[in-house]
Amino acid sequence: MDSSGTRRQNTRRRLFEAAVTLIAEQGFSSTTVDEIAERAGVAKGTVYYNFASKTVLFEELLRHGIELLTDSLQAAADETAERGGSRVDALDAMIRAGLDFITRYPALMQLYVAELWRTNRAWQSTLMQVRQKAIAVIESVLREAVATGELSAELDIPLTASALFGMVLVAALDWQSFQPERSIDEVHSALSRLLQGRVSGVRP
Amino acid sequence: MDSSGTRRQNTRRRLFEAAVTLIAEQGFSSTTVDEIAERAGVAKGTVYYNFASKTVLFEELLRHGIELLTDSLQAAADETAERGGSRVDALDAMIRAGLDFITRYPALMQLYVAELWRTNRAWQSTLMQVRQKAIAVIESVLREAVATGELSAELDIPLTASALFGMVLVAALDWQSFQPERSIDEVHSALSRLLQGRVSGVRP
DNA sequence: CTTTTTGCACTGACCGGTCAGTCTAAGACT
DNA sequence: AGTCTTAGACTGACCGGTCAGTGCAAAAAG
Repeated sequence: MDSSGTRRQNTRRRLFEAAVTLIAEQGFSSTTVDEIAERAGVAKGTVYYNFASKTVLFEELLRHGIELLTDSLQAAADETAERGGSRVDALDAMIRAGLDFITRYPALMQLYVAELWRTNRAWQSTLMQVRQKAIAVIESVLREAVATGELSAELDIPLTASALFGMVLVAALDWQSFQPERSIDEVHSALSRLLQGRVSGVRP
Repeated sequence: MDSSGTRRQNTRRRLFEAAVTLIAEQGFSSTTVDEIAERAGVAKGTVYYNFASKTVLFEELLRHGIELLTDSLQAAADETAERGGSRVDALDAMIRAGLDFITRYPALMQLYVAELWRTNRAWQSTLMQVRQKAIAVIESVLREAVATGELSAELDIPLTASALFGMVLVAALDWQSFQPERSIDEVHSALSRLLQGRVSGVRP
């Protein structure tokens, strides 16, 4: 059977899964270690056997989770490039990838937004690194698009990247929370339209 | 400053001010009532004389705060209309108003984002009402713009409204936290450009 | 005189973290 | 084979501290 190495890995994974939903629902401080342990089906001591503290558990969770997002955005951009799509197509593909990601891991993104702009918290620097990695993927696509002349050279790359990220994030979270009856295609096309300026009355 | 209003109103205001920054920094659960009272320069008993509980204090704070935002967005839209501007101009003015608001009350918006998409929390319904009021202001401008033909009839109004709101919110919070050296005009014009589709290489 | 605020001691539930001990499977020794 | 040892993973009762909320008498404000 699975030897000790795998067993531990498995326990850690279950603790992550338990923690991410609980913390997304209730916030870090009002989620108790007992709750996390219970939902993961392990004893409280096991949490501390696997992680130095509640905070460390949370930090590792964040790091692991956002790595998944970054990889997924990067993959979307790369695939578009391989298919010979434009850089604007790549942005569109990344919007889609972002929406897919939030559909799969809603709790993770929920918790990310809830913590990102707080100050004086232990995991502040972890979050900043993590944010920078995600935004950097968007920025590099924007930069390429400006280089190839697809987008205006006037573009403020860092600001636009963070605005795009925010637009997708909030729209997706709102979609999940308040209009879950919409399809992902509806959300995607609303965002695409916004991005491509068709909002401003240019009829197709 | 003015000591307008009754004595009681004054202490309530000071409690709001103390609570909003503390909770934005630390979150609701890890902010103690003693801290709030101390920062407001008031005895702990006074907190409970004025508010039924910590939760109620927070709820009233949210309600009061977002009312300010809604009023400010509405005012921006109305002023544009009075000046005879288009509905797209009104959207632009609302973006500006949103940025101004976040500049003035960063903690409030910080805390709003942190709590909005949580579930199972006492103030969930308060937040939903509050969100609906703010989004409704944007939606009504979008609706008018569609009616006058300024914007495409294909526009998905609720989704676009929440995407716009999110775009401004996240861009502004990122601006404050990570790029405070930028001027409000830079942020504003980056967002305007995004909205008016000039991202896609179309020069004005 | 009424409303509001103060100061402060107190309670009881709750929670992060600890620790001595249990379980199990894989050797090691006889 | 049977018995003993070791190491890693896990357990849960327990401890010490924290904090929302209470109670109340006395002072301040209006």
